[in-house]
Amino acid sequence: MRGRRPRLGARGPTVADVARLAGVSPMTVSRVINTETSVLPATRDKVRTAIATLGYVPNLAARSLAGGQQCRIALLHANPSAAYLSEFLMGSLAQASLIDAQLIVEQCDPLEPYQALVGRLSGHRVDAVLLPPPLCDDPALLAALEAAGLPVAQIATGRPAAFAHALTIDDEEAAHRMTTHLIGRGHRRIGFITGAANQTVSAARRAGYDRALADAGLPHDPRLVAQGDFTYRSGLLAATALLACVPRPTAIFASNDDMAAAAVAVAHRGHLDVPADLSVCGFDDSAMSRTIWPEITTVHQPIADMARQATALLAGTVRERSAAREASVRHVRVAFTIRHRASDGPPPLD
Amino acid sequence: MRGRRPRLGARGPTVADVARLAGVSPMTVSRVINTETSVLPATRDKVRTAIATLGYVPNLAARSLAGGQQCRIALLHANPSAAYLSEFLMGSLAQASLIDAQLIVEQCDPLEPYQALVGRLSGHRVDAVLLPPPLCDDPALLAALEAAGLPVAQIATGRPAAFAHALTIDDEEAAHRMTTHLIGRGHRRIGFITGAANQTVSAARRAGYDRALADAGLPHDPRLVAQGDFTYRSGLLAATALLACVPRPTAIFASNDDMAAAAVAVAHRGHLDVPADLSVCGFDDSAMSRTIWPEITTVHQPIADMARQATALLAGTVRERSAAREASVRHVRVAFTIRHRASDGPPPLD
DNA sequence: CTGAAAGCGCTTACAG
DNA sequence: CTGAAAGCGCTTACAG
Repeated sequence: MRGRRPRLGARGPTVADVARLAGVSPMTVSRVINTETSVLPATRDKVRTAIATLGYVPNLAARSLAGGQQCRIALLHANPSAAYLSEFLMGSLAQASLIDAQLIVEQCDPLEPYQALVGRLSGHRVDAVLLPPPLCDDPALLAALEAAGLPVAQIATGRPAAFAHALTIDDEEAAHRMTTHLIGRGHRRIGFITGAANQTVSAARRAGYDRALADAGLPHDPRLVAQGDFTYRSGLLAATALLACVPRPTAIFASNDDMAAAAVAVAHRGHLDVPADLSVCGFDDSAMSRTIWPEITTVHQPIADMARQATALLAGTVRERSAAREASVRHVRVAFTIRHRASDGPPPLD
Repeated sequence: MRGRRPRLGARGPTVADVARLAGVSPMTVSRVINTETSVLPATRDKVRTAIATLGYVPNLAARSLAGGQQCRIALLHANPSAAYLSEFLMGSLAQASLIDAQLIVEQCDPLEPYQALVGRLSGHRVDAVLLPPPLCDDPALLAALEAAGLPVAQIATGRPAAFAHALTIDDEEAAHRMTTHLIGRGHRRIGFITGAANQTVSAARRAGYDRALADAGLPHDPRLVAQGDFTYRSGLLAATALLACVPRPTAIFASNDDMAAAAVAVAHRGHLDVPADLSVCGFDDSAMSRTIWPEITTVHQPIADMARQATALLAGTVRERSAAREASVRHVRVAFTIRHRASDGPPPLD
């Protein structure tokens, strides 16, 4: 049983190799890798030199087997915007790889009962769930997840659940700032296109618009608010209605970029120049805002970063002792910025 | 050393548990899981029952540690289209999780020298590389990857390298079929917007357009071909030029959807109805084609499926004995379909 | 067709 | 601050 053939495949150096070269035990190498403090600087440096010399890279499989640190996070999505999903994925994927968590991406079928979905997640040994919009606002899904005892992170919700982590920007404040920016440019008649009624951020954005108008002492004309649902098509209808008002608004602030792009299209169709005859602003800083021409001034949400933080929070919760879990729920507000581009300017002189 | 405390964390059932319940050895359980043939049906069923009873799910970490089947695949991307990336990711992620490969997503900085990039990949223990457009067409990158001995899969290239796997649709044929479709509708003056000159699919799509015209015996008017580079902006310029021709084309076929969307915008700006006054077709079936209104008739590429297949091919190559690698390179052509939507119709009567 | 032994590369839980 | 031992859950390479 001794002269057994070595297993196939040249593998890289291991902790044992590093330990030998550095003249320490594998345990000490492990400590250095995991940046524990209780290692003498001299020892640490020897180990680091050996790691660099050998080009050692830890074996993730072995690490998670030994550490018992398995962590599978499901990303449940039903967002029609591929751009949003892709940016979200980049953030959560990077973080997952960093902390050695496994990310499971699951497209949510709206027809599947939530009980079945949650059952499937447990079957896949999912430890936690990432919930980007619009699922983050689904009460039935949240209830099912809470009942299953799964840690959850809601991203971009206007109404964080008590049991879940939440990562949001201040949508109300962002809309307020964008509207105030337009007012500062000289606009007095600013049209607003709302988001979908079933997403909590829609109301927040609308509230920011209302407050900015009030702060500036501008009259509130209900004809200047048109209902949208975040789709381009709804933006077309809403912008058409807004531009039919007399007198015409000199600016339109849409609750997302797809609808802002639609407003630009309607303006062009009516031979209005953007921004000379009409300023248009959007929300989200999605691909659409940079694709069309002119490029749209919009509110930038750090989607990738929010995904990254949400993933880190979930992994922390999973690896925590279960007792303290409820106490550690975090509602984090991240900073937004306004991206000034080419679609806004002063109102026409008329 | 005996009464040692068990490790923390309730773990699920293991092969040992299944083996005990089924009255077989762990080895046999492993065989059943890996669907080896040399297990008696009766034994297999006992094991399967035990698996179902216990709700056993294999531990991936242990499996890859023991099996030595580590496989890290890098997805190198520089594609400006988030929609493309996101769909690509869905496919490769699903396959990677299925075959227990690790996917590393790496944004390519065009300023970084390729030698450094390839060096970094080796440092991360990357075993293979997925190359979607436009990187799939970069000769310097391909050369560096080949020199490093890394298996590569090119996706959607018009010119597959001899050493690499390639997954493509027949772009020439797809463009031919779309053009022929327009001709079948009655169009005789069909404008064409080309793709970027440095991507190999651009020439293929152009060739398909040319061939369809020739097949139908239509004259080849060089003014009906406008140079684009796949951006919306270039589509705006190209469509403006095409619509200035006298007589005006009754249809425009753009080499991607962003440019087709731009053509729709230019038409609307000129008060032309789409499709009553002008038919517009695109290529790729990207999010843009379904976002704008009217929705665009386009060529559907199964991007997720191509990514899935490419990932599977690479994993196969990595796990192969190195000797046979070169012999196993595969150039696969997958089927495309035409998605008929609302942007095309017969030419106007006059 | 089935099984006993060894080992994958790392970390936990102790002990000193 | 450092190390020797055991074990994570599975598969490989044999042997029967």
